[in-house]
Amino acid sequence: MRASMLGVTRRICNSREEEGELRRGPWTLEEDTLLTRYIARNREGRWNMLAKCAGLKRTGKSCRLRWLNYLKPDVKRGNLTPQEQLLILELHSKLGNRWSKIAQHLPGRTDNEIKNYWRTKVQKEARQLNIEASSTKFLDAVRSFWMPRLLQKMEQASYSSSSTTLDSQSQADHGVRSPSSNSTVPSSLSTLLMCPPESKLAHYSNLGSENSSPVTSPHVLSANSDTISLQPEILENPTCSPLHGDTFYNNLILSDTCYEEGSCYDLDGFNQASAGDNSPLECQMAGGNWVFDSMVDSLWDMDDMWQFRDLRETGI
DNA sequence: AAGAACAACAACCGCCTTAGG
DNA sequence: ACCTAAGGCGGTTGTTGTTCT
Repeated sequence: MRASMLGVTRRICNSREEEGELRRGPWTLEEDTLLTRYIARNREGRWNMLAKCAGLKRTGKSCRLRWLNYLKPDVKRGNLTPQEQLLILELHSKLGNRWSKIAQHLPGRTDNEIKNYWRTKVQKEARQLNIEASSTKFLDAVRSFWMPRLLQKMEQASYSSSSTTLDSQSQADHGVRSPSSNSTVPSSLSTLLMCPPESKLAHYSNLGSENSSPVTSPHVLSANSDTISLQPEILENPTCSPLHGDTFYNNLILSDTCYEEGSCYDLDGFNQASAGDNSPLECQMAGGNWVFDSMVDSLWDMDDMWQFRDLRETGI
C-alpha cells in the first residue's frame, strides 16, 4: 500500500522532471518559501523526490543543504559566542576536521558554519604566525593564548552582566567581589591575562601543582550531553565550587569531559598541555624561541579584532 | 568616488557509506 | 550478494559585502 502510493508519487514527480533545467546558485525567497512550506506540510527526507514534488528545480542535495544550513528553524544565526569558539577550538583539537561531529556539540550551529569559521578565523591566525593550522605548534599556541583570551572574554561578559558593585575598570584593576563570600577576590583570568605571557604560562603550570593557591572565578564552563554553558550557581554554592588548586583550569574549560554521541571522552591532551609542567610551548619559550615572539604580536592583533567585534555588536 | 583587495559565508562538488530492492 | 539511489561529509568555489588605497 505504502509502496504503491510511493510509486504513484514518484511517477507524478518524475513527470515534472523534464520540465526545466536544474537551478543553481543562490536561493531565492520564493524557493525558500516553497521548500519551507513543503517540509512543514510533509517532512524532510527523500530529498530528490521532495525537490521535485515541491516544484523546486534544484537537486535533492541542494535542498537538503539549504534546509539544514539555513532554513531549519533551530539554526542559530549570528556570530559565534566566545563559549562556542572555545568549544570549537577544543573539539577540533580532539576530532580534527570532523565538522559534523563538532557541530553536534554546538546546538543550532551547522558543520558548514563551523568549517567556515575555522577556515576564515583560525587558519588566518595560523597563516599570520606562519604555522600550519594542523600542527602541534599551532595547537599549543591556541591553547596557551587564544583559549585564555576567549575565557577572558567570557569572564568579562559575565562580570558586566552580573556585577553592579564595581565598574569594569575597577574590576579589571582590583578583582571582583564574590557574591558568595562578599569579599573581594582576585579576578583570576583577568588578572592573569594582563600579566606578561611568561607569567601566564607560569600560572598555568602552577595550576597543576598541589601547592597552588585557591583561585576563584565567578563562572565555569560545563558540558552536558549537548550544550556548553556558564554556571553561575558556582557562586551560589561555594561548596560545590571546584575552582581550587589543580582542578581550577580543568573545570574552567569543560568540567574535564566532553561527550560524544552519548559516550564520554576526556580532555587529557588539552589539560596536560595547558596546565601541565611540561607544555611544549613552555619548553620552547624557555629557550626563547620563535613561536613566542610571533604569538605575542598576534595576540594583540586578536585583541584588536575582538575590540572591533565588540564595537560592532554593541552598535557603537 | 572608484576600483582593488579582502573577508565572510552560502552553495556546490565529489567521494564514501548506508539502506533498500 | 549485488546494485542503485539517497544521504552525509569534507573540501572547494563562487558570490556578496566591506574595507582599503
